Amino acid sequence: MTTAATIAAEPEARRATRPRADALRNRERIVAAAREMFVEYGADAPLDEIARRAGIGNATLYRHFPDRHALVHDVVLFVMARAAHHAERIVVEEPDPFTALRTFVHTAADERIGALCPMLSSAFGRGRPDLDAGRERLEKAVEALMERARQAGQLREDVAVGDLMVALSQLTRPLPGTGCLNMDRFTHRHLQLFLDGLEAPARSALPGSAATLEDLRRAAP
Amino acid sequence: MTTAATIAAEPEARRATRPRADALRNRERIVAAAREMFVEYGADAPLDEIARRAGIGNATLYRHFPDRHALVHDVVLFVMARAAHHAERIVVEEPDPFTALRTFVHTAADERIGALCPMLSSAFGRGRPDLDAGRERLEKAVEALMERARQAGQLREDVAVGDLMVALSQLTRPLPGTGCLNMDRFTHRHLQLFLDGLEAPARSALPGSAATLEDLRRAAP
Amino acid sequence: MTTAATIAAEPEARRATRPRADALRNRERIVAAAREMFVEYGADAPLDEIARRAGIGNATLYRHFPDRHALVHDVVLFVMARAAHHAERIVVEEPDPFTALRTFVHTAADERIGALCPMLSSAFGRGRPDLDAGRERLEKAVEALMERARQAGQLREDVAVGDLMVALSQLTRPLPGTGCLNMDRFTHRHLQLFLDGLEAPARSALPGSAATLEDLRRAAP
Amino acid sequence: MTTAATIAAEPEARRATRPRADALRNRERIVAAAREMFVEYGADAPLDEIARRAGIGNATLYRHFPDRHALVHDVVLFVMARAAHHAERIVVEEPDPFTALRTFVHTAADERIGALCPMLSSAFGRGRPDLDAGRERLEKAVEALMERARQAGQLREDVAVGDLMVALSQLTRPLPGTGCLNMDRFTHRHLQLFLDGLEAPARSALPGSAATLEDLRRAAP
DNA sequence: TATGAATGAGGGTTCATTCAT
DNA sequence: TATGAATGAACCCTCATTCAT
Repeated sequence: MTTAATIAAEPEARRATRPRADALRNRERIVAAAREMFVEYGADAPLDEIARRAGIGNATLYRHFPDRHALVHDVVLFVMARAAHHAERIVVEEPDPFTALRTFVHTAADERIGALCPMLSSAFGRGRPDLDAGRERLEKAVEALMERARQAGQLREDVAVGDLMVALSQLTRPLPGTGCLNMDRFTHRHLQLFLDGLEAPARSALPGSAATLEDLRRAAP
Repeated sequence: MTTAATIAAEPEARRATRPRADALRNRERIVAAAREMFVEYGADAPLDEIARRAGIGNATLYRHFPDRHALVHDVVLFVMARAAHHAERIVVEEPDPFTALRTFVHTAADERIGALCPMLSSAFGRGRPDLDAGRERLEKAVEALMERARQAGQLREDVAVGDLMVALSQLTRPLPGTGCLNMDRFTHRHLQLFLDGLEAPARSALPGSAATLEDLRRAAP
Repeated sequence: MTTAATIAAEPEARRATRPRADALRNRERIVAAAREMFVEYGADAPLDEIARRAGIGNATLYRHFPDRHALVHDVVLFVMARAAHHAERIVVEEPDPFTALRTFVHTAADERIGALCPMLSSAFGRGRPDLDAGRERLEKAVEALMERARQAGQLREDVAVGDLMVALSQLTRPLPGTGCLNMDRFTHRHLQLFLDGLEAPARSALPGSAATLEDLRRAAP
Repeated sequence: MTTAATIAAEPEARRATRPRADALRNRERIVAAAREMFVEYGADAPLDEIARRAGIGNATLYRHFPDRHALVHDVVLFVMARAAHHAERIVVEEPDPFTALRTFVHTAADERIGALCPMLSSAFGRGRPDLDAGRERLEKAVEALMERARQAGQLREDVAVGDLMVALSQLTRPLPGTGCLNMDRFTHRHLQLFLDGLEAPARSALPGSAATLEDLRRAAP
């Protein structure tokens, strides 16, 4: 039921000719290497190094992704699809609503969802249909998780998807300058604390108003 | 009582000759400009641009700070000193322990303490005495705030300074790629949620163990 | 009488096996596309783009022409053959000798003979028999035009084929940086002025000495 | 009377602070090297090589000229100024009007005025005041030469500055791909022939209409 | 054979840092 | 001392050419 096909986001519009097998493999390797590098060094990671890590020549990377933006685009798509997949799976598998939410958050952290951060930044993918679709899918899946918990009286009423996703992204964001991967044991503590803050009943009034992902995107300059 | 002198961290080891007044003013301008730039553009902000903002020539920057690291160093010192100052002030001024903690967190966010984040990363300031001193002062001040709340039964028992400071840094960290300053209204929501999670009684068990700032530094590779 | 076969220069040494019809068509398409691109963008036009214009894959281009030089070679052959063909035709069709010369010059300009210019440069086609043959045919045809005008007392005595061909190439050469095709209305004015200068009687003494095409080639380093 | 100051075009708007002597020398060296390279290899000459020839580092070139366009700009200004200077000098020194025109043309050729060609290409320096000024000065000087010859009945009536300048540029333009400097002996022949064509009385009717430099610029796409 | 894909070398540009005034 | 200028290393990207299907 949850096959790889369910996870994979269709990266581009349907192609005229089926791409060659090795080219596809390369493309996947590039995205994987890029995700690693983005997680470790941020979205400014040298493309040449990404290519090296993917085990290909630098120009091959440019054949697949005409510029850095296109690569970031695909990485974001990929990570969003993974996260959405997990959310959709967990909502079905985990009977307790708030536990489901907790499980999703920690799972997303392990998936390095912090690499999504560039997505939130200015003018990213304005109106790109695949990005919009991916965002919508993810939002819907997380909203389902949250709504269930809300209905069960386990989640405070004054929070929305945007609140969760941004905090999740920020708290799992890697420290710059080096592959600071061993922060994980701290990260999960912070997430747990944040989740405790999300639980009903609310312990304080929140400033501002609940945010959707779209709100966030619009907030960017 | 809380004069500027109280805030300022002594930037370097004591000098043989007292520096000229304009040199001091330049140094301060550079640090201020650097803090702004780091907040807006990240720790990779071009040094030439920092110099331009400070209204001085680029080489003058190098006279004051032999390399980028030294500049980051002083910015961190400065921000830590500001944050410590606020913590010390608030612990005195605000009678309610948990309210004091909340006030500190939001104040630190407004002070752009997120700019500290890059500095937490790899091997930063190993064994530099002034950094150690600044860290210690900040830790002590925040610990005072937390201990008071803990004593009052308002703060859960299983968290330490490191947990607060890292989450605070991450949640207030600017988004990459642009000076995304208009995230503030969201940021304060996330901080509030996190603080709710810190409140006693604990709503869940935390993984790992409570962390001091020193622990964090050691975690970096 | 003047069929396509008369125009076409035999592109390579005779092949062992007659090439397939589609291969021949591809070859022709490539040369045509290359000529267009050279005229529009200069001799540095990207080969991939030439292939795209020819409607074939890039590797196919390399199957026909092992490197850029080989392609330039054939384009030069082609253009020379066209020009020679026109000269041969005009010398027969136009009764007035100097009018014939004028007609040839303007016709060659419309044929974009200026694209030949890059090919006159350094060490081009040293001793390639087909190039030598093409050059000889062109030279003979133009010389025929000139000699007739000379005999009629319409062309000054102190000019030779090289003088005409180089000036013709230079004056019709496209401006760099863009396919500046709308210079044509100026180009024909300049050619006309140059032709007026060629008319007998000579209005001035020329420096240097009359040049053949071969002289020009030898002049190249 | 004709000091160096008369020749030099003021390259930029007046600077706030007087530039350092060595920087000025470097700037001049760069322009000189660029002119040479443009003449030899065309306007696509590698900037790194230009820097090498000027005896400076590549980044220094970028300090003086933010991009290739800016460098071409200054080279064109320089060459235009030199040519204008010569025209202004010759019109005074040479009593015979048409001889003056001939002298100017050959002198300009020796000055490598063919490097001006990029100036004519698309969208070059639209509305830059210094370029416009340079162009105007040159045009006025050449027009003076031509008008004098026209008044004396030595120059045909149906030609204008643009006709002369473009033909002059094209005929003296270096062959691409190599420093084909030894074409000179041919170049002067072609110029001489072209000048003969300019002499009154006109030997033929010209197509199109007389062109100013401004017409040419507008003709570019 | 024809092709899409891969590649390495090279050019343009930026930036941290050093030099010379 | 403060500064503008210089520098080389590193990055992004393109393109001629080769490889593998």
